[in-house]
This record gives sequence, C-alpha cells and structure tokens, in this order.
Amino acid sequence: MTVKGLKGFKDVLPNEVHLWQHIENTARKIFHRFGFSEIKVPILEKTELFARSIGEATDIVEKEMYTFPDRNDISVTMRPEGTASVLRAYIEHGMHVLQSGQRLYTIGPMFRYERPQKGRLRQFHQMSVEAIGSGHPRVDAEVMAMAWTLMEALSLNVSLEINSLGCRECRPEFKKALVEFLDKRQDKVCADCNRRSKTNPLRVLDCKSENCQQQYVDAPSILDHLCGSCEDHFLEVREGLELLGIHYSVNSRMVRGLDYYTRTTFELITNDLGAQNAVGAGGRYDGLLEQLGGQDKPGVGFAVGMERLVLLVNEDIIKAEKRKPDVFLITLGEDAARKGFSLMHGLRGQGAKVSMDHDGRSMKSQMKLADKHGARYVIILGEDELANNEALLKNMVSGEQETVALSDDMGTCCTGIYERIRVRTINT
RNA sequence: GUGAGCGUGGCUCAGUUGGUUAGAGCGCUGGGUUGUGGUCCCGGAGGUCGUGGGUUCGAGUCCCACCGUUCACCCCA
Repeated sequence: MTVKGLKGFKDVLPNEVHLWQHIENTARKIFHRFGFSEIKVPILEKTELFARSIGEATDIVEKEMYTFPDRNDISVTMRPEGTASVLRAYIEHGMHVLQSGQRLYTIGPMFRYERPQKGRLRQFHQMSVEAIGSGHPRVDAEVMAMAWTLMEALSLNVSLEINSLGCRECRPEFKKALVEFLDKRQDKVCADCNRRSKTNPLRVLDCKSENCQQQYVDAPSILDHLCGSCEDHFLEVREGLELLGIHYSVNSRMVRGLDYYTRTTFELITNDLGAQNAVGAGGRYDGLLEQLGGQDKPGVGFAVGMERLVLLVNEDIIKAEKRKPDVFLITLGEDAARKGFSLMHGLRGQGAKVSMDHDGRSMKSQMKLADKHGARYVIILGEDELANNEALLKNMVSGEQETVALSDDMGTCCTGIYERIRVRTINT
C-alpha cells in the first residue's frame, strides 16, 4: 500500500496553481490600496487562544479543532481561523502604540476537522483581514467595500448581505424574545431546530427546512431589538455603503458561527458552490481584543475562502501571463550537450526561459519535447553547428530558421541570441 | 457524528442475464531510413478490476464487512 494524503487535505497541482497566484496577487494589490499590510502569523497556537476568542461552546472549538499536547504537554491547536492569531500578535507586539489604527491581513492554511464536501476541506486556505482601532461604522463599510472590490476584480457574481447582531446590551434581550417565541413552537419544527434553540437560538432562523421557515415568518427580528446606538451604527453602515455605491441587501436572519461578532456582520453569497454559499464573511468584533487581554479596541474584519474562490474564478478571464521567450535547446552528441548546457545557463542569466533534455534522445524526440514545452524557439546544436561554432535558431511558430554565430565569449553571444528572440517575441 | 451515490491501467470511462488470455479514448513511450515538432500511420509499456471475507464448478459482474471518495445534513470561509 502506498502512503496517501489525509482525508480533506489536498494537493494543489501545478496546473491550477496559477489560479491561486492570480487570486492572491489581485487580493494583495487591492488590500494594499486600502491601506492594509500583510502579517504572517504561526499556524500553531495555544488552544486557549481559540477557546477564548471563538467561544467555548461553538462547534469549532468543541469538536472541529486539531488539538494535541506538544512535547512539553502544552495543549496546542492548529488554527481554525485567522482573526485570533492576528489579534494575539497585535496585542503581543504592542501594535496599538504604532499608530491609532492598524490594518492587517494574512493569507494561509486553516484547519477544521469536518467531513469534506464541495468547497469544504479539513485544510483550507483563507485570506483574513482585520481593521483594528476604529469603531466607526464607515470602517465597516470600507472593509466591505474592499471585499466587494476583490469580488469585482475577480469577476465573481456574488451578492452582499448584511445584518446587525447587536451588542452586549441588546442582543440578550433579543435572544430572550426569540427563545420565548421558539418555545411555543417546539412541536412544529424539526429536531435540529429544537436542539439549536437551546444551544444557539439565533441559528434557528436560517434553518433550511421549508416547514420550519414557515413557522418563523413572524419570528422576532434582531433589527427590531437593537439598542439606540446599535441602530444608529447600522444605519450609518448602510449609509456608508450607499455613499460608495455598493449594492447590498439586509438579511436579518443571517448569523455568524463565531461568538465574538458584535453589531455588523456580512456575507458574500453565491449560488454556484453547492451547499456552501459563502465565499467570504465577516463582521465587527468590538470587545474581542479586551477579551484576549489587550486594550479595549474595536475591530472589523472578514475572511474569504481561497478554495471557494478557486472554484468560482473563471479560468478564461485570466489573461495569459506575459510570457518570456521560451526556448528549448536541442543537442546532438556529448560535445554539443556540454556546449548547450552552458549556453542554456547563459540564456537563463539573460532572463530567458530555457529547457533542454539530458537523456540523449533523438532529434525527433527532442523536437517533440520542445513542442510539449510550448517552446516558441528551438536552438539546435548538432555536430555540424559545433564544428562551425554556430547554432540553428528555429522559430516554432513560423517554422523559419537561421544560423547564429557563437562567439567564444559566452556572455555576448547569449546577449545576442536573447536580443533576437526577445524582439520577435514582442512583435508576434 | 448522520445519510445517499460511487470505487476497473496516470486521466475519463466501456465491460451484455456471473463463463475462456479485462477493453477503448486521452496521456506516456519507440518508430515511419541517415539531424527537425505540432496532423497522420504503425508498434510498446502500464491494471493483484479499493481491501478482506462469502455464495458458486466459475465473480470486475451477486452478498457482507472494512477502507477510500463524492454529494448532502450538522456546521462553516
């Protein structure tokens, strides 16, 4: 039996890696434009960090984390999300003194022990974005605008849904009202809903059962229970989005899976991901920093799922990378191989993308290899050429070929060859 | 954790009501006279039919278990 990869852990093969790079590159560009800086944080943290931030009673902490004792018997876990680590780093390095606000993002793998399905893996990758230091509703709008800009840049057909979850003041009251409402309907809704009404009542509202949804048509809405300041905040968030011309819809039943969210929450929704419909999601987490032992500073952020983006991004819209001259070097005989070997290195030094075969294949085989490499030029170095101190340069597209002189100075002759093929590459 | 579908060469799949040496396409590889690709033609390598039991004279084809995988529930990016 050969050793296989773990369930839910996937290799990203070379033929799809360009998609990942394209997504990351455009994201980085946009994030920087909005004033965010990259931070790299560890994958492993003390278990306590996630228990305190995400919430002890959440599914993530209760049954989905990769948690184990390290060799010194400290309980560590592989991060299931990015925000906690970034905030930990922010606090640990006293970043609050650097300037009044910090805008950070990080890109990397996250781990959750779940059953894999479409758009969901055990190791998955997120781009996680945090704007720390301001509680202004316009920052919420700005962060959403950034997420939206990324979706546009990737030509994704997604919609933005927003909601407010209230704060420590008003959410408990809403919860109470909701639980009262639910208690009266215990026998009319599904078993899952009854379970949820105890563990996470807000969750009940987005049950997928149509029957349950019918029961909930006049369930209390969080938006009717917001306290004055939360209501103002939400209004200003909406105003901010409108100022930027960003289309959104309010979904008062949207819930987040992590305990730390307060006030604004939002999701970027698509219909093209099977059961998973969120490509990205986030919200405000005032109070979380203090909870983690830092100063009481507010924050907003979001995460987007790389795998989900990769599933959605249309390969066709990615313009082919500007290709550098692509050369395949064909040699015949050992002497030519030696000469070609150093010629290849010299051309690479010039910036050309060059390959050659080392296994002494026939001319025909080497030509076939050149074709497979997508080489636009072939340099043929046979015994005749070697004898005359020259090489054959063949254009694989037009079929034309010409001889080029090889001087004794490898440097100048590589420059010469490179100039020839570079100019023609640009022209064609 | 629950449910359903699927598991045949590197990839995508055929394999009739169980019956002699398991097939195709793509890919890989060699060749079609002496040193030229992409098309075409010919040849070659590559499979203990997921694993282990069972039924049968005989199983890729039926039954059971396990494993893997996919999708969905739960939950979530």
